[in-house]
Amino acid sequence: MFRSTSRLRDLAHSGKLEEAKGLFDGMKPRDVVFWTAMVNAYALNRDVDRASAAFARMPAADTIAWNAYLAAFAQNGLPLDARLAFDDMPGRNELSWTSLTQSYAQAGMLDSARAAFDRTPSHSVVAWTTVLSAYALCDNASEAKALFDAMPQRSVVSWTILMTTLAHKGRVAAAKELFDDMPQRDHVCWHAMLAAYSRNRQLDMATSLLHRMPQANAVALTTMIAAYAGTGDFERAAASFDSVPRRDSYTWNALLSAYSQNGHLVAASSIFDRMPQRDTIACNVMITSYAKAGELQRAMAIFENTPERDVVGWTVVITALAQQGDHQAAFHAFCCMDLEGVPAN
RNA sequence: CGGCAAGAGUUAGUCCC
Repeated sequence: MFRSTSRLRDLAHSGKLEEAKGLFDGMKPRDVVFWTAMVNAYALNRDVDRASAAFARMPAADTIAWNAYLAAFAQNGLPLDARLAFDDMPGRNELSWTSLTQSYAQAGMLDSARAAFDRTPSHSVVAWTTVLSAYALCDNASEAKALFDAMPQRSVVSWTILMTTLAHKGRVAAAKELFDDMPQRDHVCWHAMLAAYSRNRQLDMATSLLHRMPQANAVALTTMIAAYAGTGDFERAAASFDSVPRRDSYTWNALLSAYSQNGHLVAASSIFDRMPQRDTIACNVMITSYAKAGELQRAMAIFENTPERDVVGWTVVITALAQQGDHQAAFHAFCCMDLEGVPAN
């Protein structure tokens, strides 16, 4: 049972939801810990409905189970549902409060995040860092810096958040200074620094950082694919792709985008056909390329077959229709998006 | 150390051109 729970957790973290479900179905009896792992598995894979259905079926939920249920809403952009779950909880701990704060932070509801933090009984470094992330998400760099300086403790996560915020504002040098001043560095902060250079088109700095990194894994190399693609160097982008040891959908999508950004539609299309899986983002890349090339028919064909169409794909289609002068179709598409339950932004 | 909370890489728009 202990091992199955761990296995369930691992499957969930690697996106293997169906396998996780299979493991869950084959396991009886199930205790509250195992149930909680399943709720979390759904939540991690963006399936809030099944997460909350599983929670509802779970016998004798404890505080940790409630936290997993709350986190399902908090992490998936549903702050109002998170709040309802929070209010229903029979008991709360530090993690409950942090999840509530996070739900507001992620939704950009800075004041609510701040209020939740202020009501939190005791403030761990995670609680502080969660509020920091609220400012970071609004790209409020000066407030973030002030909060960072005022925090009683900082973790490597806090440092990384501030670094990323500065980089988003184009303040690469300030970001690098933070990076150098960090008391400890883990893999994520190295990747964040690499992304900072990439975003700000400092390719030579990115490359030299890459070579100094403890290990260049798929995350780092995918950053490089995008960095090269952004400067039109799709050959180096492809070379980076070839050097990725274990390619995931991010890696493939970055390569796809590298070709399509640079007008190599035929190559992009053949990559698209060869990809292990064509997720929403891959489809969006192709839709964008075809729309840009005026091949609306092809764009629409892919759009029709896109799994989980999102606001990005819809926006491309609506914009393309409008630019073609077909305002009626554009408006109709907008209404369809609404009907499908995809919120406009 | 069986389950729960904060940070990093890929697509539209957004910023500069």
